[in-house]
Amino acid sequence: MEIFRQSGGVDGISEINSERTLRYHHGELRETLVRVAIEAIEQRGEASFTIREIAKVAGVSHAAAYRHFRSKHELLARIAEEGFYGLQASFHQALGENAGRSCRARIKALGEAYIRYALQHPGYFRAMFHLELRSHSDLPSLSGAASRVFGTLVDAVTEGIARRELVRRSPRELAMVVWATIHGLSFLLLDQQIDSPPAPDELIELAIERLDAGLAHP
Amino acid sequence: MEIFRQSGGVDGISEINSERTLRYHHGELRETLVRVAIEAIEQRGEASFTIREIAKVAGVSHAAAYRHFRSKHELLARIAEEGFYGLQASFHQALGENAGRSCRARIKALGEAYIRYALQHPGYFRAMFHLELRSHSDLPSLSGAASRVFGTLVDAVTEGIARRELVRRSPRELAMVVWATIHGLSFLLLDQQIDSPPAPDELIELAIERLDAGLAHP
DNA sequence: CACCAGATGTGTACAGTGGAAACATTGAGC
DNA sequence: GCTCAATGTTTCCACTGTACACATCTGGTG
Repeated sequence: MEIFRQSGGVDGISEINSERTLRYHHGELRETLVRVAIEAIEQRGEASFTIREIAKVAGVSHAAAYRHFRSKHELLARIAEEGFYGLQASFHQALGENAGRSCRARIKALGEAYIRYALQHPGYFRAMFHLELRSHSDLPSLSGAASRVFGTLVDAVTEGIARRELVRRSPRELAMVVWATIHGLSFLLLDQQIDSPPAPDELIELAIERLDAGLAHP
Repeated sequence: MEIFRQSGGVDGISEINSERTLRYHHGELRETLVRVAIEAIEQRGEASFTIREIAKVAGVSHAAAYRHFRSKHELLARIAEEGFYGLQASFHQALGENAGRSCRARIKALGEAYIRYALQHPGYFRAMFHLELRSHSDLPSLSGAASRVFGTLVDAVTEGIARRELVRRSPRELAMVVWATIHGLSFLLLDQQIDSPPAPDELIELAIERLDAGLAHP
């Protein structure tokens, strides 16, 4: 426990309340709570933060959080939703930068974008795939955001099959294979479940190369 | 809450204490706690069980669990360790059944064994990759068991490269790519993070087929 | 067989958790 | 300038993991 320090924010998560000193209303508590929660997830590599902790870091009583989120679960879901929007943006950027190129090249770009997003935004990424969020599909906007991201991948694969660049297989299933590969690598890298990790870049490149070779039309 | 019923074990986890009725010493409490915890993980799809719950199901006071495990964390670690032994056994069986065949066939068999193990033993599998266990490497026997499993895969890949069946790449890194693929698919299937899931068998077959194609020596 | 020590189980206590409810303070629009 | 909904605080509750003192059993020794 006691990961966060209140006074000064020497290490770990910085004290939020520094310049605004003692106003009753925070002003942007909702965004602050989200940000602090993400930082907490990134620090401990898990969505096991505490409402009371992040409220304290935000300089506010723990009950104040419940004015903005009905539950801890909903806070997590909001973070996950934002995360899917961010991933979608990364996907679109990757597609834009590879607009004129082959479908295979674009799918490779999507794969790289996925893994890099996971490594650069581990807090969002962990929230997105936190187990409890999936099971209850009580947040339609969340599952909608997730479906849209996956849809982008399915579209790219579908076009690749139509253009005879990829093997003739069910587009959805082939997209799932792509997703599984990049998803698995993302988590293995994030969790450092690798004894002596080689340079991540090198491993990512190899994985994408092999994935591409496996998808290619023979 | 209240997943478990005490009386009769109508649904959910069955009451453990049925025939031994009221002995002060349980006799095999350690094994019982492990088993109940695994069932709990399987039911809710997460390692969020409660010591007090599983103790109650085992017919014992919650403090009794601490005679056998120093903490909840250690209980989880023991389950994970057993899980890695089980996976190792599955690997060896898969290799035995494909003894005379090509390296590629054997690696495919390992991949299938991995995914099937995850689906058939979700409790063990979730415990094995529960985040908190990885970070603290305080249980050497656990990380040893995990390393041995991965070593089996690395060996198979190494031999495949030597025999010119697989692309010339770093064996460890190539093994990680294999692992990432089957690991990712396992979790996507387990978490049902798939809107309208196709027949799992079909998807597994496709994934292994594409993985194999991507690894093959050109 | 009697006994006793260590293993195993029980009851109770404590700080920390998510959440609800009642009350306090604020600032934006009339 | 007043008011009232939005936002914050206090306090409370049931529940959690874990520690500790005490109770009970069981296997080995005299």
